Amino acid sequence: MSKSPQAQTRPGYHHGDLRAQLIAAVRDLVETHGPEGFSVAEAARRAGVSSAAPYKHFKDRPELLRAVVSEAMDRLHAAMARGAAAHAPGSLEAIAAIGMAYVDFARGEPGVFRLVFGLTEGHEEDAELIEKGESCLGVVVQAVAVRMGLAPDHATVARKAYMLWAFVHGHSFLTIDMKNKDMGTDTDDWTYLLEISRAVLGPG
Amino acid sequence: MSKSPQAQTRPGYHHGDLRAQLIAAVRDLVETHGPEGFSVAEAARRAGVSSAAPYKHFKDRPELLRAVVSEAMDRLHAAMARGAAAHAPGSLEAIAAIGMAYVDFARGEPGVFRLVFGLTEGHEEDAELIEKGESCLGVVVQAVAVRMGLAPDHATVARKAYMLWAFVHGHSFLTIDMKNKDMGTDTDDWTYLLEISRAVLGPG
DNA sequence: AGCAAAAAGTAAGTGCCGCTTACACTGGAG
DNA sequence: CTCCAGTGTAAGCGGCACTTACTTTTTGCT
Repeated sequence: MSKSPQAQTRPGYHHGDLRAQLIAAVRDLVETHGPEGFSVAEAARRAGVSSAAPYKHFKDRPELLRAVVSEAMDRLHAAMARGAAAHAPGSLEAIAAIGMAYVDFARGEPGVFRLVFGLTEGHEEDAELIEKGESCLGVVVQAVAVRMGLAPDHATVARKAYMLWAFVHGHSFLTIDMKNKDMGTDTDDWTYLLEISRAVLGPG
Repeated sequence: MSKSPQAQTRPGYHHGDLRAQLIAAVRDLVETHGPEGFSVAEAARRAGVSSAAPYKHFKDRPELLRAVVSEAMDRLHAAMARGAAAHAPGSLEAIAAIGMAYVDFARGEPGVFRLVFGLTEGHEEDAELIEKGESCLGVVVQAVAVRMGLAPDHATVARKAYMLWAFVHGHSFLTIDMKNKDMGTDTDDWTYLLEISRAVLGPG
């Protein structure tokens, strides 16, 4: 029995794997108190360390947030890929499923979703995050390319994929913004996604 | 010659119309330093008053931001209505012009645009803001209803209008997020908007 | 094994911010 | 003229981001 309450998986260095614990704490805080109502100090408190400890792992607050965003984008990308793989390649259902994964992510963790986009805490200059964003778009592009029987770098493919992405992106934000409003069930999402895919790509 | 540097238009009460000056200062700050890099204290400094003065006009920071958002939504609504009025009612061009006004607003003042949406500083519980948001959507609904020859409260009209709004909303965010990227000219916007309108509503 | 250095933590301090309290001025109504 | 509501200030509280100086633990070199 270790006497420290942390030290989950890592037998690592000194106390526990603080870096991972901080990221987890931030995720939780952002989800419960919103992206604004979070502080490095509170995250440190939750991890059971002093308020200066986080700065051994992250240069400053934006860097910590960027780490959370990076991890979130990995999960988003994985979810989108899973959605695509669950249906016949190039089918409308596959494309709608990619969008559904996106919307599900936003509904499931709206705070983190807002953090990934929304904020301008400097992650538009982070090459790694930009690459991950393009990688997510790539899932859509790939599916559209298959459906249209064109190369993924074809201009029309990029155009259609962007239009689908913009709709899904906007729909995700509107969904988490008006949580109290009428429209918002999962099945509504699905019919929207099928309809927009059909409208943009033509029937199948 | 008044010795105080403020007191622009109002000979009003005591010093100047501080309320309006604060809103203007916040708009400027949000635009130049981003929605996060703004403070009530700095806004007060710009208006030439003490850091406690704003609290005579606004209960707290969120209320000040909500005032900025409210004013911004008025301008957004006016711009959308202007866009609609500039073309034949029910034309694809009218509908695209509404979307164009939306995107133009986002491009023109991305900081304020992010403030209006994005943030959760409590304005999802503000009845006035909710009403103004619905009023903006109403412009789209009205135009779609005219085009489809249906009543504005018809379910299909609401559905199509929502789909168009979601696209425009997402496109606006993506546009201001990747300011460095390739796609982003005004004419690109216009062709996108015409294409999505045609895809959703059918050719005309 | 032994030890120097690096990694990972703490305590305390600085300056800014949000917000409150107590007080001062100003202008208009009675 | 006086009082008072409206509008401003000064000063202070607690919290946060971040730094500096210091301690402790892990690691890697010989």
